[in-house]
Amino acid sequence: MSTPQGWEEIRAEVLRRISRRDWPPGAIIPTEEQLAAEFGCARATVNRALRELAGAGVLERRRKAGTRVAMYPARRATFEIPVIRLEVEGRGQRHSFRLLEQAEAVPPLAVAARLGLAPGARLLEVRTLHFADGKPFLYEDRWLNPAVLPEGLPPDMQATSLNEWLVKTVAYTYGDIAFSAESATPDEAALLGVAPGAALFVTERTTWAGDQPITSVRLAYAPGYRLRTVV
Amino acid sequence: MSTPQGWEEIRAEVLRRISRRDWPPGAIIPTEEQLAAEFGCARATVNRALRELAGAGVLERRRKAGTRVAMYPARRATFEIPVIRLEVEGRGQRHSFRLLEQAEAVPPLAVAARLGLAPGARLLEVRTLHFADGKPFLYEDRWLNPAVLPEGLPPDMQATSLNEWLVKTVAYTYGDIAFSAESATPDEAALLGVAPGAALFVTERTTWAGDQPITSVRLAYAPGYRLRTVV
DNA sequence: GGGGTTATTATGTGCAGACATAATACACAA
DNA sequence: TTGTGTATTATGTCTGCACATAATAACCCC
Repeated sequence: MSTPQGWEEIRAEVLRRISRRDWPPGAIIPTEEQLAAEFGCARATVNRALRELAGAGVLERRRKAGTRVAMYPARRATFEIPVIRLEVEGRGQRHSFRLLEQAEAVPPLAVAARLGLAPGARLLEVRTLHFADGKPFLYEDRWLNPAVLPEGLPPDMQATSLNEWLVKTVAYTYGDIAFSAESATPDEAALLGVAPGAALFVTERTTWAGDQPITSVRLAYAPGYRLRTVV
Repeated sequence: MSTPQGWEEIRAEVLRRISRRDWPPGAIIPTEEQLAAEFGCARATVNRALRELAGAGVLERRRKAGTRVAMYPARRATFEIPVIRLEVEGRGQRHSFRLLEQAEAVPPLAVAARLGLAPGARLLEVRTLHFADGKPFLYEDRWLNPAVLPEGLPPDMQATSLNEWLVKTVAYTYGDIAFSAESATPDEAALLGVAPGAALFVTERTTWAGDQPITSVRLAYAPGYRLRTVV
């Protein structure tokens, strides 16, 4: 490459210099202005490239102090939070689900705490079993804040999964996610058709719209599930 | 809010209109030019805000076609890929590790395939057990391409974990990651001090520098581990 | 020499204008 | 009707400039 053109090529060139250890971890790299002069482009173009790399965790930038290679240039990876139906269909399988329970109840303390609600507040619990090609795929246990449902639940809970309806109806502005591995309880094992104690991939998500809690959900995937992404 | 100022406020305002369903999923939103006129700012500022939202999966943009709210505005979440020592210390615990094995060998077919190497190519296998406050934390099984180690392995494998040394020495340009839950094999159970069959959180990473494979590693975390992030 | 104020500096963001690019819509011809 | 070429349009990116902001460095005064 002669001189990089466009912010993507500049990003690639900077990354190359880092992996060649021209700029080792911790080193300060030239200022935007210097790089712009070297590459023969505007400072804004260099800024765009360096900003992306800082967002990926490769660089650390501070005003006045300059830009340095991160001491541990570990990258940030991103993954999608899919709608369950699309996740199943994306594997080339047919999605279906069965509504197990739908009832108003007082949630466990952990759920109330995660949502920032007073203990004893009543929520709506919806438990659903999802299938891929008719075989159990994941068990969804969802606690829902009724206050965010002005028109109540969707008209036809048998046709559209709550998961999908929520995503399209109540956009959230903030959420947290945790992944873990758990041993299947006897109940979960029976639902998913596996041996008790089997290793299940579990994701727990809690979402808010502004400062109002929407829902806290626990998804337990049948064994064999893998969450993939690239860096 | 009167009129948003700065790209972050514009991003917030657009997100607000989406969650208020002024712009429901699938709807086309005004062009950058129209929004710039409405907000009284330059098109570049609107572009920055909309680009960020597209990166988060909330909007979908296509030239000429315009910008629309994603049909399933499921967000993209990002998480860090930490150095193991920092991950342990970040929990307020003391990190240590024990080198279990370090030997040249022919890797299993799955590993060779992941790295894109001919079956039968010899790699370096390094197995390490990491501890948090002296208790087993995770079991690391790493296959390493010797070709990327011009000066060989780090001088004292007992002092710096290979994980950390690699991150600081061989920057990668591409990688893929998979998370899953697996039942502990008898060997893993013994190493981690848990019952055989316990649910382990497993991450598998493979990384390349350019088109040259660097390493493929499998990390099996002791029960209780949670990978967290926010959206 | 120490402490607080001021100047300097690199990044962060903004603006207006320009051209590139991709994808659509339309007109026209076979 | 069907296919093809062309005009249109919204986004993608770049330039050059400006000012804001944060953090460091320098200075001055006591």
